[in-house]
Amino acid sequence: MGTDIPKSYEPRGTEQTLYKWWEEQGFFNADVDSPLPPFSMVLPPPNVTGALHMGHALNITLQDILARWKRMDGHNVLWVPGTDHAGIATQNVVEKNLAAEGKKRTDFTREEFEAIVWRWKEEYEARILGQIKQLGCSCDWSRQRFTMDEGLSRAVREVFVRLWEDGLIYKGEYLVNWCPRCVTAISDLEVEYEPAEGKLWYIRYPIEDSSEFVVVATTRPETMLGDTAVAVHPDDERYRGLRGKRIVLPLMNREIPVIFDSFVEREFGTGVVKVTPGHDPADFEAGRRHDLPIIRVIGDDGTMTAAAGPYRGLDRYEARRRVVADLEALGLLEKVERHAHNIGHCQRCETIVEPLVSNQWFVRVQPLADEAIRAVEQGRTDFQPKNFEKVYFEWMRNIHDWCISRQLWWGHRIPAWYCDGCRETIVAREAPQSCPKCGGTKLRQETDVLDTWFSSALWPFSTLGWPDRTREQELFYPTSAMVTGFDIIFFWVARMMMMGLRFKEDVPFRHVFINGLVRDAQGQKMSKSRGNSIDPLAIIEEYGTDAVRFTLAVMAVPGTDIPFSIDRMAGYRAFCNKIWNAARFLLMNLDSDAPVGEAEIDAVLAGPEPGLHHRWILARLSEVIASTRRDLDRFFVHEATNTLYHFFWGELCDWYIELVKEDLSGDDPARRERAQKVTCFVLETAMRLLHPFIPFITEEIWQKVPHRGETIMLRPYPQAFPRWQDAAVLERMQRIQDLISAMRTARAENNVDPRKWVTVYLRCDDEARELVESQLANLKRLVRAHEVVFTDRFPAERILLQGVTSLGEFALLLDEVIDVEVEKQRLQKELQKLDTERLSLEKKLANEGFLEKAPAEVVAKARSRRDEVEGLQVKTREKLRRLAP
RNA sequence: GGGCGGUUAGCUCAGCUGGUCAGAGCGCCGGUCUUACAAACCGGAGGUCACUGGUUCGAACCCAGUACCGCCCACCA
Repeated sequence: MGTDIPKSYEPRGTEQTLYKWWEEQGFFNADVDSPLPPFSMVLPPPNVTGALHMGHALNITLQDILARWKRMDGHNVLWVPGTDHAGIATQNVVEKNLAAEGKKRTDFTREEFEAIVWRWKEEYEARILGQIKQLGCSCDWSRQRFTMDEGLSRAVREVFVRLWEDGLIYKGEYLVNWCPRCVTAISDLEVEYEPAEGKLWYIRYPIEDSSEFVVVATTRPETMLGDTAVAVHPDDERYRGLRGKRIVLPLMNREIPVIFDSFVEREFGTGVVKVTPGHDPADFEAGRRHDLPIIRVIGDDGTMTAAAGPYRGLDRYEARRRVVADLEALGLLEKVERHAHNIGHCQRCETIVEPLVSNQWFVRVQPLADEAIRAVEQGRTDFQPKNFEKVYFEWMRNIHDWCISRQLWWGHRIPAWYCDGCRETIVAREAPQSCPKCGGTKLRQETDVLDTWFSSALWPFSTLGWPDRTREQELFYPTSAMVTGFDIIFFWVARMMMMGLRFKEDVPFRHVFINGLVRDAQGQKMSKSRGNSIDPLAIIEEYGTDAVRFTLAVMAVPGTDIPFSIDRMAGYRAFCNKIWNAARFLLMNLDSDAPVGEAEIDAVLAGPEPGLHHRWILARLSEVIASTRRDLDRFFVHEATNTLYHFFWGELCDWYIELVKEDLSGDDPARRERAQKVTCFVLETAMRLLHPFIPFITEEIWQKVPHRGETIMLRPYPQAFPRWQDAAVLERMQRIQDLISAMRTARAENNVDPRKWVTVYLRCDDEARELVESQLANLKRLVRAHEVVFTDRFPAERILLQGVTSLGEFALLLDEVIDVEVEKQRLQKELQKLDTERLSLEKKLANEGFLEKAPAEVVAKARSRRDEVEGLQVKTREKLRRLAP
């Protein structure tokens, strides 16, 4: 068996074939009639804007690891895939695309434009789904959803209407963040603040009926055209005289009052601020407190409105220049200072956001947030890492109402109608035929659409058929886990919590696993403009999906960013190849097609001469299984991955396979058969253990290993074998390894040709001798010795390389003279190491506090190690002395 | 202005409950095509675990402070 296996693993082709087979066989699909305990997740739906990036690859890999693990471990796994219409983002990319053809959105009717976006959606969704599949994602494609499909749109309307009926949605004129380029309102979260070097203009505002003036400081002189007051702090002694005074607003020659309000920071500027309720959030609030009129001087497109008088029609920044120039001409500009501040930009197009008063729809979130806070406080949902709960609480406790209306064409149209007759607003699940108030039939639907996150917030239950009652919801809600990035905790996680608790009366997920951002190898954020972004598909093409997945998994420390390095990934591709070749070797040495189960291994272990290396690898396998499960349970995917890597390569390949060669190539059929059973069992188990992480190569190999069942995907995830764990076996094996390593080091350090054969002399006690004899052939092969002689007295020749290990003393007899100085140096170095260790142990053991307070076990360990080191020291010194030049 | 995270080998990063935890990958040095694998094997060099105190028998790990770096939130216009 196995002789026809190629020497290196070729992921291309195999991956597609396997995936197609898995999918066609329905292995990914959940079964609502299954008696197994459910495990469910919803895939964070990628936007249909473009292509998958490394962040998606990470996120999907982590989820797939959980899904495959749970599925193998006896759960009825539902993992719902889908895509997000991503309102503003998608509209923008489509518009950009049109612009390349010299067209604008407004060249089309709304319906025509929507049709264009739908076509885009179909194309990009298909592309994205293909990419998700290339990652090996085992989600249930029969339940794939889209945030704007029929069912989800119904869920959106249902939620909207119910929130409206409960008074949690309202519409009104408020100050919102406005993107003049997207020409829509956006939420607070969609504004990104960037530090900028600005200016602070000091402007003289004349006091009415006097020649005096007050000086206000502002970073936005153009908004003065909309000022409706000037404010000072009520306790500010400097401006007591302003009480009852009125101000003449320059350029507009409008009379405005002076208000006294503690929102003014006395230290800022002159302590007098202009108040523009139409264009500043703080001023808007102040305006409400003082009943100030609101004047909007900047329009939806970022140009000045009629209210800006002579500046009408100018772009807001051109208006700024003109206002400043005019003020200067009038002698009203006192001074200009440099001023660093933060400027808000549109998350989607980076245009500077304009705060302005506008008629919009809002969700009153406080009551929803209270529930969402309580649920996490009660531990009904927890975060990994835990500290993200703090971030969540902080935001939830200071939450502001959520502006949900967008002046876009792509999205869920708000289910509200206005009656032309009586101006009534009708909110309904379906289009009303007539006005319930006046009976009028001239109804116009609201043209605004909803914030894209409104529908995302419903994703954990809308995808399960809500608002209908479904078996899926009974079984799979709340979902078991949500894996997502910290960048969307507020946008998404928080809102899913609120909506889930409100409409399903339970949290949407039990655990939130936060993954970091994928950065480049230098830790820089990946971005197109930096030119450092890596296309996951391109590297999958080159390195194979398993290598990419393994790299992401091993680096995925929860909540921590990942510096993705191609070099490192090349290392993990090598690991895949290593697995391939280990399997190739073991398969080449199998004679039987019969699967090997635990019972057969028990029989081997109970039989004559089970072999230390067999017992050792089985003990280690069991330990590794237990630790992998522990790590997966707490979402320490990186630890699990790392453990498996070192077990497979460092122990299974580097030692066990080397040791088992002797069994397999020898002429003892019973021994060969025992080895075949163990290797077959270990290989088959290791493939199952590794499958969630690297699904393709493990399935490919597993199919070649004698096995039961159809696919590795649906075989049980390995359970530890406590009865095979044996500390004594591990220790004995460790001593053999130490001895072999020491002899190899002695050879290498003395530049002994690796091809040269030597004679090994060993001076050790009977127990050690028995141990060595049980591994004699292996030892000979691994250190290139044609003979091992047990003796009390080493030969006197000057061509000995000597050493001391916990197993005993060894000497290697060469057939040529060695450089005594080199050997001396080597032994001296060894002695140095021992001296250091001895010293620290002695110090510890001389410490009464340690003897009294440390656990007896720790003390005993230190003692026995001290004795051991002492013995090694004495013997090493002796050897050094004998080596005298 | 608040809050969070980081500082460990040349580079990028792991290190769980304080006690062989000084680790990985890549890079570097020396040597091997030893019939699973040169995408490999065998060896080696390299670190005051940012700094200062503290707790402890014992600290990379816990506590306090400092210095840098990064991120998030926030209505100083």
